[in-house]
Amino acid sequence: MHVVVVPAAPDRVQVLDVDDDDAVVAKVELDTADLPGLVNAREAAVDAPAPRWVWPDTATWYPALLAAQVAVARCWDLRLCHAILRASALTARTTFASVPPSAWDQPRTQTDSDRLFDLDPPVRLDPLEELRRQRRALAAAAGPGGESESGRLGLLLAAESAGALVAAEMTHSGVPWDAAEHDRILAAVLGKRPVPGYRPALLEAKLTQLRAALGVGDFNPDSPGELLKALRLAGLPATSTRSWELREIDHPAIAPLLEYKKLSRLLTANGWHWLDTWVAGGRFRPVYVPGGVVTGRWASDGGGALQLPHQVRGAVRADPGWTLVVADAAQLEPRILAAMSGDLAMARAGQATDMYEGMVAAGAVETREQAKYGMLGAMYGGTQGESGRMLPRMIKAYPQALALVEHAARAGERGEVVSTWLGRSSPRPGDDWRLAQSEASDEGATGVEQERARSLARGWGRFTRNFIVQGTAAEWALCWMALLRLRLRDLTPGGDVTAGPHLAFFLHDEVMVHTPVHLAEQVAEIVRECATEAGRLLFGPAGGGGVEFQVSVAVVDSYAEAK
DNA sequence: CACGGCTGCCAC
DNA sequence: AAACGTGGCAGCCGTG
Repeated sequence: MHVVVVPAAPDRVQVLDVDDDDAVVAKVELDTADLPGLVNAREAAVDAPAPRWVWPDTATWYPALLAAQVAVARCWDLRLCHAILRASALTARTTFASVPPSAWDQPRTQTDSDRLFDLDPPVRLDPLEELRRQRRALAAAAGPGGESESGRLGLLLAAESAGALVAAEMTHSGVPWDAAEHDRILAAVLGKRPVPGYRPALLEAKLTQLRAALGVGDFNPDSPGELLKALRLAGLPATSTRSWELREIDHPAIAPLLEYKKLSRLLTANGWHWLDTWVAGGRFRPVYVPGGVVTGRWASDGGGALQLPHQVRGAVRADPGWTLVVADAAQLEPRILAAMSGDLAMARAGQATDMYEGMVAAGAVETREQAKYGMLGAMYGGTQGESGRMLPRMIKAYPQALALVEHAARAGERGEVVSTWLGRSSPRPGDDWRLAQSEASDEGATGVEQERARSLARGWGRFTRNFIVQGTAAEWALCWMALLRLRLRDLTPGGDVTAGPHLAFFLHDEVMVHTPVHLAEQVAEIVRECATEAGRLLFGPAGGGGVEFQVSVAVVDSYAEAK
């Protein structure tokens, strides 16, 4: 049963039961404040299957339910699903794709919940009508040969919506964060917390050392321009202030400079200011943005959840009596490529615990490093260095897999759309790109224009090449989390997600579960089972030629101990 | 003074 | 090993 939540008036909401034929079979209206009670009752009902809650936006509706200790099993996030269905090549021939943009195409903003009725003109979203449109589009989903693709696209919509639930629940739960430990980490490398406006002692000392080694006194090391001038004044052949370039220069000032940069980065990105801003009550609560990346990966909005440096991961500590189960999908993208291309030789390597070692064992390459850079090059479109050197061997050993990414690259170079395994499609290149291509094909085009157009085309080809693999990996990760979330719910009585084992953090191919200690081994096993199950969900019982989606699982008190 | 582009570095 | 995919974010710096 689908249950549609319709904003009816300020502080009022309608709840509609909708059957499989899109007919409304029951309808109630109530104060929004009473919604958690109703949702809780419907979720707890033992005589009826759990509803799928249909709402315009999980990020708008779900946090209030969670705050009232009400969790739902399933939802349909209309805004996220709308975005997928509008762009997917599988629905390109439906009216859903061709009608002009509407309010459903607007990106969500943080103030949506406040402004939905305050906008001028007021925006009235009709979730029931939108659900009907989306179901029609989904039913009409078809591949290039006209074959129905409702199954895989439906899986994508379900996974995307489950991801939205996970994201809201993780923001609600937060990452267990030991602020005192974070302060100790900072003090150990930077010195004690300084008064505002001053550098910490060890950072200042490093700067003094740098100035002495350069013999240049008065410059701001945080200004790339001033720093470069100082380096050149001291006779260093630097052309930029990038660390990887500076590392090549042999000069006594380089070591203290690199150390200064490292410390300065820690201070500005994850120092005391970050701690004050983002950690409260022993929890780090980043805002996740499901579907925020074109490929389907999540983005984040504030807190830098996608770039939590290893330096501070020691501050992520389980509560007393609890522990962390940290799981990482091993060589996820290469395994995804093997499964989606149907390349049986690569799939065989993908049965190994370490896929790169599997490639070495099969004789495709000599070392694990060669396998790794060869695969990265294949998926990113690398042409230089080790990646470029490995390319012929990759093509020879895994022709079918390499043909798939090569095909995606060529399509991108022509400005065409490519799609992931479940049917999320890439955006089209922008107007600038198209203009550059058409100008370069004009008769009077200069060599410079043609080279620029070719360069842009190759760049877009690298994007589409990577899109199909990164995007399908994101789909696998969504399925992994969606399955895991439902299994963890079974271990937690009631609607309070933090009362039992729960997802606490997610990063592309890695999940963290915060769990009571006595359930840790059970959770670890569930995490492994869900990884296998996610592979079957996407690629069928045979799992894309037998690829095994291996995960490394660590049960640790601190995130720093994982991996 | 606000804002956006740029640089550089963090994560996967 | 090299500068090849996706992002976020802090600070600098020029512009209006």
